[in-house]
Amino acid sequence: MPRAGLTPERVAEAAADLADSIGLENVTISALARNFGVADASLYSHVKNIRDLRVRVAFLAASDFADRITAAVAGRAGRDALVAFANAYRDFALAHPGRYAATHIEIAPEEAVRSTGGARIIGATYAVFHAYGLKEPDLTDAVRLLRSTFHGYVSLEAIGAFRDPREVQASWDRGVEALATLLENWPSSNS
Amino acid sequence: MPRAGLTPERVAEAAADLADSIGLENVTISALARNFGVADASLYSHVKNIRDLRVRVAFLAASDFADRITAAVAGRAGRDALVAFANAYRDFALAHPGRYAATHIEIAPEEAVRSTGGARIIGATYAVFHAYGLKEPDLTDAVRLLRSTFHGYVSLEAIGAFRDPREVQASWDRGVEALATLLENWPSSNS
DNA sequence: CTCGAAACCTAAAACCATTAATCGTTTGCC
DNA sequence: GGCAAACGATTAATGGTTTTAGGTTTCGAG
Repeated sequence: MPRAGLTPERVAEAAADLADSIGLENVTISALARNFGVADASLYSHVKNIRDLRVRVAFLAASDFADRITAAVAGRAGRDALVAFANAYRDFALAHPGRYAATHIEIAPEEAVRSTGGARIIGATYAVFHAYGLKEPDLTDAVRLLRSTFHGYVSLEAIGAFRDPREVQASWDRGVEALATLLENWPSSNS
Repeated sequence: MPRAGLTPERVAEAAADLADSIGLENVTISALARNFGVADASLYSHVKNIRDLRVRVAFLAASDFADRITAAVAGRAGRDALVAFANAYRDFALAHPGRYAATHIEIAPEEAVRSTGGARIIGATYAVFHAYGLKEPDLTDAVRLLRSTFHGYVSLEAIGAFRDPREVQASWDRGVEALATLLENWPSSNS
């Protein structure tokens, strides 16, 4: 019987693809094993348990996500960079719902440092925001606000929460514009 | 053998409480049955299946949520109402994580009409926003933006995504203020 | 070729969702 | 008050999932 050639990396990648097509919560050890044509227990040679598998998917997804975002904002600055960042964010989340969901599982700080993807995303985010001349703590406040908006928007959109006939794409574009304007006129803390 | 006195309502309520304490995804038929001291199968007299149970929790939670929000904004207007809305939103989500999560499970529009909670929340939201004099489609765009921000913020906070030492409460307060300012200066569509 | 590590397997225990068949308990009604 | 139907709950059984333990096969380096 030929071997499937599994490795932790290939298992995580397959799990990520599966998550994008059937949803992260439906990615089971069994489903993944079926995918590879191996017995369920075989996967335990490569991942510790289902939680470990999900964390691996999260790290992989964060790295992919960071790639897209850094590519999108490269060579751009100011509002231009912000719009590119926002659209890259939403495009990734809608194109890779399973991977995107994985980037939002709860991970302890000690565990999170094993991945560079998260730090790269944060770095790219602060880089975009630095152009707006915000100083701490305003910078962190603004980053949190916009990050929340992006995350909330794509999450709600993904579950079909926007039922008004108004086009979601148009709403998004206007929202991003409004946020850019908000950043340009950020009410600083000592005012 | 004495009866446990189960009803669909009591089952859903217990499920909601359980969800708040152990997380919605860990609310299983088995765990709930254990809670009541009955056999797993007994619950099937009251709920169709696990999905039905979650939908019931979602409806119950939406109703509770709507109560809190309408109470918070009652008698307030303008920025005052918006701040009250925002804080009621966050307080509920942090105090009732399981119920809050239930309000964001995917529910088909046909099914959603069986609950009035969702509509009441939307009504309260639009009421708060009307004070800002926005006309469609700006109104819907603004509602979507702020709803996304609130949802994103509490979701990220709940999974521990804000790791900067900056106090989350302070960030939130500043963010809500910034959003209020944004609403007052909303860049209208034909400008 | 061989031998050791890596890859994969079978078996089994434990938990969860669901259905079917059954049986005691209420309840409404004469 | 008594009885039949509806109800509330039970046991039993099926099938899927996670995980551990231990055994066997394959592959590549020496």
